[in-house]
Amino acid sequence: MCDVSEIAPYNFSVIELKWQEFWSENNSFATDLSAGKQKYYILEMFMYPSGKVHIGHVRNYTIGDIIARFKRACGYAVLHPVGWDAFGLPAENAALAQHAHPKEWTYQNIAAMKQQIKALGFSYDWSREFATCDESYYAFQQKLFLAMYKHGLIYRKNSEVNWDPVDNCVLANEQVIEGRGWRSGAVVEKKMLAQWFIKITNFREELLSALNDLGGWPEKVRLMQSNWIGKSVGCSIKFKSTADNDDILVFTTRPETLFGATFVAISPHHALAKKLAVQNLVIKDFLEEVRKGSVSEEAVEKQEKLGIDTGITVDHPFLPTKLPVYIANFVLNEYGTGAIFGTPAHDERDYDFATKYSLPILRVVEAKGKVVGGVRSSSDDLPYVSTDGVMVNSDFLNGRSVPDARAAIIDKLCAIGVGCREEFFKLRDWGVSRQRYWGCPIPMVHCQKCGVVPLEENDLPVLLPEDVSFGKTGNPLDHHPAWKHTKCPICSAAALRETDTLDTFVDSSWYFLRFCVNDPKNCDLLSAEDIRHWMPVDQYIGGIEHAILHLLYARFFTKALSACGFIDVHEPFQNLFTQGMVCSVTYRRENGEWLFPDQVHRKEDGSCVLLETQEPVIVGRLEKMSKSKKNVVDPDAIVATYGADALRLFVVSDTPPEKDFPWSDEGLEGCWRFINRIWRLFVLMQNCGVGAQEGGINFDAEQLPANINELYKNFHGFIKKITGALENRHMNKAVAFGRELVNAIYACLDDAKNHKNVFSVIIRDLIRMMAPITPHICEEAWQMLGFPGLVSTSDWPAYDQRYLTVSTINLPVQVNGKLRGSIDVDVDDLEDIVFEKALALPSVQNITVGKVIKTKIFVKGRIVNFVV
RNA sequence: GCCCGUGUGGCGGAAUGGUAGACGCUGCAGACUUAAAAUCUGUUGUUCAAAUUGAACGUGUGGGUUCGAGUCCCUCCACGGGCACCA
Repeated sequence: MCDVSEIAPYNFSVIELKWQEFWSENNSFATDLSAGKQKYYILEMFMYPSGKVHIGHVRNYTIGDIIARFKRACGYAVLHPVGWDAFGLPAENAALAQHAHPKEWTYQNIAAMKQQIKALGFSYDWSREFATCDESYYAFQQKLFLAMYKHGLIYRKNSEVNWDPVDNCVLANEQVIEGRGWRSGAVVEKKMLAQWFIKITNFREELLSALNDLGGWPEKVRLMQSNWIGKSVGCSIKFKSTADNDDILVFTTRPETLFGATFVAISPHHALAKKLAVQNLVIKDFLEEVRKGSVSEEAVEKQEKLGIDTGITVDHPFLPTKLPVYIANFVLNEYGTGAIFGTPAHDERDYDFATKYSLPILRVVEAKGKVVGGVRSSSDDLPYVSTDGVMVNSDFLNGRSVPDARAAIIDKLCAIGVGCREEFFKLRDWGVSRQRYWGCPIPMVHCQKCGVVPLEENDLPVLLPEDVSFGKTGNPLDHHPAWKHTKCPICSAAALRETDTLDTFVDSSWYFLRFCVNDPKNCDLLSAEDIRHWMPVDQYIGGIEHAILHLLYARFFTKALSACGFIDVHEPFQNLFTQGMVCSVTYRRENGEWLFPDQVHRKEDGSCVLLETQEPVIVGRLEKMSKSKKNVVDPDAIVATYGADALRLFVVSDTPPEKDFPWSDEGLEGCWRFINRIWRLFVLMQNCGVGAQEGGINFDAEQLPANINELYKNFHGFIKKITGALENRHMNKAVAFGRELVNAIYACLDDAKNHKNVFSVIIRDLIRMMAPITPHICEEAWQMLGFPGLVSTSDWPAYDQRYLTVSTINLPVQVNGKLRGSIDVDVDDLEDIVFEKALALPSVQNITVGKVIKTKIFVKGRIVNFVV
């Protein structure tokens, strides 16, 4: 046995590079197309080529790679591809700032990031790599677009759009977060523009109901999507106008409160409001004022309720009452029918409005148990919005429960032809036009004579021109002198190309299908056979921030492309895993300026000061790493100092992968120590002759001395535990168990020489089990100890159930449910023997002596409990 | 406001209703060393104690179910996330 201190430290830089090159040259992770194996498609959300890999990527892709390597070892045919979500605004911004062409900038970034990714040793099939800005990719996307157009899933309309004044660009509803652009953060404005829309709403019912079958998705994400689709079931009711033919159709989810209606309100964008404004200057002024106020989404949210009485009245369907009609700023035109009936007693908004304009408030739902002799003076629980109650003041509904009354009144309204059951959704069609250069051109033409005309398939692809100039506001494609001039596919007259490009979320809505293509050069771009073979993605991994946007669009696209006959898949992602963010502490000056960690000095008492000036520093909570908060770490620097394995190990250690990961330099150091610890172990083992043995590894497990026998049994237990942990994606536990196993081996180190065969098995399988997490060092050790082939392509170890069964155990003994000691017993010992032993414990006797034991509980293998 | 999630040592976190704190980080002590680093060993929930053998307390709060609760049920609190004038 040589001295540990004589072992040179692990030379990761040479060894990691060696294996990365080996894997690459030998195509070690090419997709396994052999028949007879079960397929496993694992995909991490692909990367935007910003130019630099950040630590969040590293965590995401490490989690994915561990699963890919684990599944491969378990005998699955794994598809683990990599690609680039490469269109988008930053490329154009860079073009402006650095005078680089977006294309050049993007491909350079991809090249740079590829280097970084390769240095981390991920087991990708690089042969399937592509970028969404590759001509072959977006050309096919144009085909898909035309097919969807022919299926009536795409249309153009004038619409009020979310306009980002900083990016000079339209945003989808999903891209507006708290009234601000998701990328620029600018307050979003409203603007009218002719836009291309994709009819995602055609699939709203399916998108909603299919969520129930997505058992492999986090409940949270399903719920968020469900809320976003926002189905409400209710009833539309026609209110007859007392004057003209200006009947008003309202939508409500609470039709049973109809007898409490005291007014009707319509949206300022309602057709009737616009009609009235023509004749009535006061109304016109009001509408203008309201519109001014609603420039930004943000303002709308904080707005005070405003309304104007139109002078029109409508008939109550069941009562002789006439209800005034208001135009009110809180009524949304895009939802329901753009009109409501106001029930102030049972709706907060209606209550505010009625209070402000002194409209009557009429209670029709009484909380249960509050109706005493019909007398009631207090109205302090108004507005009463709960549906838990009894109907009052409501004619034929009186005395019924809310659900009862609802069914009854819908029946009645339908019967008399005034209303009908109806459903409304929050989900809107997806606006995909972007007034930008660096995106997929929309394959449409505007002809003076024929109108908007789709291109023929053989006119495709519409390629982006490269000679564009940036700098002018607006769309560079529009400024291009020649590009947009073309001929109409129908009449051949001069016509103009559509200069809008597609939202980049379109690009990422089908890329997972493109990865399935086994031989993109020789076959149609979406071979039905390949898709059928690989889809759906068995495990998709990405950030929770895509819970709505990307994941909803991708689900929709899959359904839409199925409807168009391209594929036959209904949900793209069988299992979804959303990993947490990598976070780190933040430091700020009192004036709010962010500080780098190395500008800050932590004093003995724990408080922090700025090194330069000694002024106090505010230590913030852990926040997602971001450049602006100055709390980022650079993956390259870490790989250079500690190696890829240490980093991979660290990002899955300790914290469960779905939770936010608190970065700490000490933790990273700890992982580096562990890497060296196993390296020393491997070297020591090699020195002891452990490894592949001539004539195979043979030993009689029955003949081992007690401590080695113990180690060998534990070893089987660890195989079981580590396998289970990885199957359930509990990488943190797999790492912990791996460390325990290493500790257990170290404890028996002196016996290695005399039990080469046992240790060979244990070390061999330790290497196999560590390999998904720290592949480079394991590959090196595998080779060093003479095992055949690559550990990366070797099988996952199996445990032997025989070694997991134990004959004696240490059984806890409780008195009154409180632990008092433990006894060593035979697993099969009978109750009486166990009780006898347990009662003999002094700590038990101290309590039980002189007392009557009321109950004795014995759960085999678990517990003894005496109740006195 | 509505919906969802989470609360366990100094920290990240373990724990099929059955010995709470595995594993790691930090800290402390020791060995080796001229010294340091590295490495190795021990120790590290709190309080009390005759301090070597012990006891009490302890998983956000208060209650409940159970022989037994971090785990199941109810209440409240705190934090995080999503939605938000959606009728």
